[in-house]
Amino acid sequence: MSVRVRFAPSPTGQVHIGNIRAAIFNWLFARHEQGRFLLRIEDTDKERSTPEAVKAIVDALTWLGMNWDEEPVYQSTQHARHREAAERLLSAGRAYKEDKGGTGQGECIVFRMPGTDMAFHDEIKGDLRKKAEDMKDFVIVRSDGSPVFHLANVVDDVTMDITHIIRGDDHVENTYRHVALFQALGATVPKYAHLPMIVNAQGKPYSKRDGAAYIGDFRDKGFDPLALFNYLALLGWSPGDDREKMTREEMIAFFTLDRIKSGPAQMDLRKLSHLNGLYLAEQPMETFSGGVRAFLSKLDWGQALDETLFLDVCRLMQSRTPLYSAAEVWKYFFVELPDYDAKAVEKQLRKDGVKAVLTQIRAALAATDFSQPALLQAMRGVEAANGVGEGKLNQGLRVAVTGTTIGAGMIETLAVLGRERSLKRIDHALATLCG
RNA sequence: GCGCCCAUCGUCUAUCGGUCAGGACACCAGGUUUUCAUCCUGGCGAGCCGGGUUCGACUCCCGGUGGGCGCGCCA
Repeated sequence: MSVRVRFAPSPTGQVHIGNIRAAIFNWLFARHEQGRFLLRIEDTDKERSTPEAVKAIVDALTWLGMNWDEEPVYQSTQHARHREAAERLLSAGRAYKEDKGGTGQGECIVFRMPGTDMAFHDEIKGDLRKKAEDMKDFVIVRSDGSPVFHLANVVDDVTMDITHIIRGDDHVENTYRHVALFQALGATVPKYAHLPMIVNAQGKPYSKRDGAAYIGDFRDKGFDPLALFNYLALLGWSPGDDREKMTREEMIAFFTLDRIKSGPAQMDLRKLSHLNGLYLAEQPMETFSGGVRAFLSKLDWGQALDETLFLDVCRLMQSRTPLYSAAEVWKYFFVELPDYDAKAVEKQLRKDGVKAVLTQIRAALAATDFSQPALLQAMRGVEAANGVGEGKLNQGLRVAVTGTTIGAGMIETLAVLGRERSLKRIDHALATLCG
């Protein structure tokens, strides 16, 4: 029988990074096995389920490039099947009615556990077992007639012919209940694979308090979906050799359940950023500039940028941009005068002698056509005249022209900035910033 | 409390009894037009502890410690 797996989120808010990772593993497994990847929306909780949340799930999967192979199943449309299953269990004596008092009122339906020790094989954790006395009967239908998660989940997996259930570690204990339910329903028990959790620095489940936790956060921060997908795939799984940056095809080719680790993994935003930078650096200019533009358009100075200048800046900065959002420091290319960093000004421009040298630089640059070779030659001339090493004068000039001590190569930056703005900024620095 | 699970550099990981325990991020040093947010080179850095099994354990077994999860008419 061919592989059929599913991603079954409940649409109650934003899509958590841990859930998306489960989706990625399911998707990768389905593609590797040439099976089917299905989507099921577990919207039985009427109070908390929203259409917006469904859209967020669909958007997240689409953004990350994960397609599903059949029409999504909405759990809320499966009530008849849930009820029917409960009735069958009742008449087979595998479930009974009881008024447990407490929250609900009236009788609910309770599933009777087998009363024997149980065991199942987990594709990641190996053989797992539990003693009969550690497993209690549990409610499958509430007194108001609505099915509880366990029943709905299992019945839907049966009707969808799911062969492998790949889900979070937090479900291992539920698995005994689910296995018992599959058996009582006369269905084939699927194979299970429980993924280790993504945790924070304290070892607790990773949450919004630990930084970006929803996939929308990553999109907003300027991450590339291919990079995020790659990074998440590496959390708990590895291809077996040293490769990390992989194409989708490589990941699919190497993905097997036995290569998934069983211990929890901690999210490392710095490593993700680095990987993201690698992806951005190799993007076609159209993709890169498009990503940056989408981000900059949210900033007050980033809306109606000169297209030629914008593309020049993109070419200059692409290789050193780890995130689209890092382009916020490009501001000095596009505004009248840069924001001058106080510490940089203090260190580079206030010192004795800077004014005189900067005046020489201004004159030398002004005499060129602002082509890179000419700019370089001009700087070399000033350096020689002052008896200082090559590049030694760059930082003062950089602060005068960009307001900061970091950026791309000085000569390239001057060329992109152009004659008019470069000279104007040097004049401004000479008049108001130098000591 | 009871049950289950997990445990290699700070972090993500490789290793499936014999390796100088490898790679990546981060960090440090040097280089790249004395910028770094790119890139290159080098460096620092790990088998939780205690017992076994074995000629030989990170790897297998037992115990401990630490951490996580579960024990709902939540999902």
